Amino acid sequence: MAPEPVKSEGDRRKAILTAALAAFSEHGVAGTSVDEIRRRSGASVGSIYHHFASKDELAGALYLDGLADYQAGFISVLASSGTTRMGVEGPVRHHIKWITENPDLGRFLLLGRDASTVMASKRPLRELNRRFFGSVQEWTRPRVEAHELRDLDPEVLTALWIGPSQELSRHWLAGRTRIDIAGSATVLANAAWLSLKEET
Amino acid sequence: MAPEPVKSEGDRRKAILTAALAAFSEHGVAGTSVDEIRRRSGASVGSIYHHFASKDELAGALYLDGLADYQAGFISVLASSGTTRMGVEGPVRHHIKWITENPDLGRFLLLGRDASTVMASKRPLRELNRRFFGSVQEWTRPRVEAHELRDLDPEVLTALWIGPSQELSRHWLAGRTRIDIAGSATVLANAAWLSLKEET
Amino acid sequence: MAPEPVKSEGDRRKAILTAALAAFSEHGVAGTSVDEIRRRSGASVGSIYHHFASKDELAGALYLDGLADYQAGFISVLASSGTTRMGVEGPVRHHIKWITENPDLGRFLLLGRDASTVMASKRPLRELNRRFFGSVQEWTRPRVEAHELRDLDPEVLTALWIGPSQELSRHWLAGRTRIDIAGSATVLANAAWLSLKEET
Amino acid sequence: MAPEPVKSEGDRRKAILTAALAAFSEHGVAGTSVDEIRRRSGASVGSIYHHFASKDELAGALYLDGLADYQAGFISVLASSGTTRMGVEGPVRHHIKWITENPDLGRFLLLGRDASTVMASKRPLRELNRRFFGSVQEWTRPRVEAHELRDLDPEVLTALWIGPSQELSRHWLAGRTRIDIAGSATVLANAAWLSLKEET
DNA sequence: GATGAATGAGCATTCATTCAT
DNA sequence: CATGAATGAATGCTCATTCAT
Repeated sequence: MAPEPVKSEGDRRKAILTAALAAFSEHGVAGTSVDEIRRRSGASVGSIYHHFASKDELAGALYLDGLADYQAGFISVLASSGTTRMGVEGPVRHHIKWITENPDLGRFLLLGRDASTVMASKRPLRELNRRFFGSVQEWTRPRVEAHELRDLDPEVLTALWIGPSQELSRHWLAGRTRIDIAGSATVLANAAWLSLKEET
Repeated sequence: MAPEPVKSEGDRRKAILTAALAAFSEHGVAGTSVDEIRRRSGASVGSIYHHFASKDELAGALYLDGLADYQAGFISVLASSGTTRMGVEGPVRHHIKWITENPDLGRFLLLGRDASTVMASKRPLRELNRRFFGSVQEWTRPRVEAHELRDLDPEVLTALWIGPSQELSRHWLAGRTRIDIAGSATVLANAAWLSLKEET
Repeated sequence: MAPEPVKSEGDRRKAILTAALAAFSEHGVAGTSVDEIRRRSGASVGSIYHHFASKDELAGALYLDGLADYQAGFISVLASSGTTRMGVEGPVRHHIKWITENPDLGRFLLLGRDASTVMASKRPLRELNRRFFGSVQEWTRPRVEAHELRDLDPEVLTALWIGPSQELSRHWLAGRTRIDIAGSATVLANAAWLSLKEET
Repeated sequence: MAPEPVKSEGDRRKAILTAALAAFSEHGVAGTSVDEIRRRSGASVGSIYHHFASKDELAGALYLDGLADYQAGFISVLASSGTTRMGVEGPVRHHIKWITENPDLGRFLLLGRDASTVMASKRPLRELNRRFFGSVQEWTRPRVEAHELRDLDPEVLTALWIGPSQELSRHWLAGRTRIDIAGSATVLANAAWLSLKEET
């Protein structure tokens, strides 16, 4: 006999996280009331506060997990790239793919200032970003020294790399475009390579 | 008789707008209370409501004026460009310049979702954007047809054009970078050209 | 014609204070909800918060004013006493009289820990008490030196002086006694004199 | 086999009582959450509710036990007094001693209105007080009739007897004095005698 | 006996907006 | 035009208590 579909102990917590993400994605953290999370998740206010100390902590947990997932995928693609060009283009495709597969998380991370404001000073976030940018630079530096990539300030390099994808994603996530961003991945990836590669 | 050095009638209104912009820039529209605008502007609540029907209308006025100013500069630079390359690079420089000269407006327009959300359906905004993108396309289309610029979806083209500048601006406006964005204008402008020009 | 009973501008504030005092007297500060103050005063929540920054500030205002009134009467009686004995007995009578005339304030000041806890560190309260005990000691010290009063630690002296009245008042205010405290004033005043006077 | 050093069955209950007393002493009953008792005692919420029907019942148990202990000591000292004077002075010393030895209980019984309010109508408390005052009057009445003590209303007599000690104790328990109340016991005891003894 | 997840009423406070003066 | 008192719905959060395991 199949085992009972036990309401495993993490269920409530998961339901709350899911409901909160959907709501935050739609109205932002500030625009979402705890009561709406209660309605969407089926949990009681008390239960929400049993699992999370505050609405902001809940938002923080979602933000951190979402960002970690995005960055892990980015680094993984980067690390497994055969050539430098593939290392530049792969993450761009990953960016677009991740956005289309996680539109709620995408909206939460990219739209609105809530997230970054709320988390701005949080230790774990800084650590996460530190590692991410460290890993990225570990990959780029030798390639800059080998004259495969242009010698740019890391922040400028990042902006050229995913800025266009970011911009297009924002519009798509905000529903301000009817374009198929997946179909634009190749163009964006290619343009990234044109912007970053050392001109010969 | 010399005219009284009247505190010209628009003064109060101007003070309110200025105070509101500063506040919106810091905490977003949702995060700013009318009371804070009162405190910062020195006007009374009643006076604020005498000049503006609601907080959102006030935000809308600022948003529209700010955007119009930005776009006007953009178009002006574009129109006066001698070559296609200059027409691509000029607006990038203008973008960076405008951001550094109007950081509060920049934060209000770029950071946070409030603005776009609040304004999303407002008629004047749609009209403004319609004209802006119309003007831009009026400039690009013939150059695409002349094979000077790549034949891209307008939204993708825009993303490649100012996406990197936008991305860097966001970081700068959020105070998350110590980079000198003005010094990066040339690199960004050049990269825009590399991304948009028809490869030969 | 009699002037219109104008709803003078301080009316609302006064109504809130009165309603709050009655409620605090019955259930203590912690036991009184802002909503109850709203109900009793006829003011809206918003109005209450327009006049007082918080429930505690409201409580503080009442506490300070009440204490000031009590102490002013105490000092006034003390100052106008002909003999040392009258100076000892007068304030005792004043204490009883004040309690019977201001039972709500009395309950608020004497019963419950809220008040003292809430106010413990407030500057104005410390100042008020400093002056009060200063004035009292200014009166007692020379009489101690003249061997009319016993040389006791000021705190012990105060305890002997009004401790019994305080104790009886508490019971009366709490409704735990059917005794007529006004009728006990003479005994209490006399006992105070017996306790404080220098034995010959 | 030696019996397991079982954590004796009353341990949890005792831990809860101790933790609750400390908390009540600091913040009052109303100001103490069951969660704080949980934190301090190491017990779970469920366990607390297994041992006590409610927070108020827990407070009641502490109140009753504390009061019974105080009164038992009072009566015991009274009963074993050789002379009437010793019978008046002994309980005063006992009062001070008990307070210094049981400051948490003292704060719980004397400060705050919670206790008396919560318990006001509880049968066992009334019974306890009835017996206590009965015993006290059993001791005083014959001495009043023998003209050793003044003929006062029992409530006034009690107020004169321990009012000053009570007053000083309150201040000491609230931390509002740096005085050594133990050192004042003799003065207070002596003053009680002066106030109660029949003047000759 | 013990645990801790869940409940939902209740609370202090904020805030956009209205309106009499 | 300006002022600020007044309104009341909405919000984030707390807390005593219950109950399945």
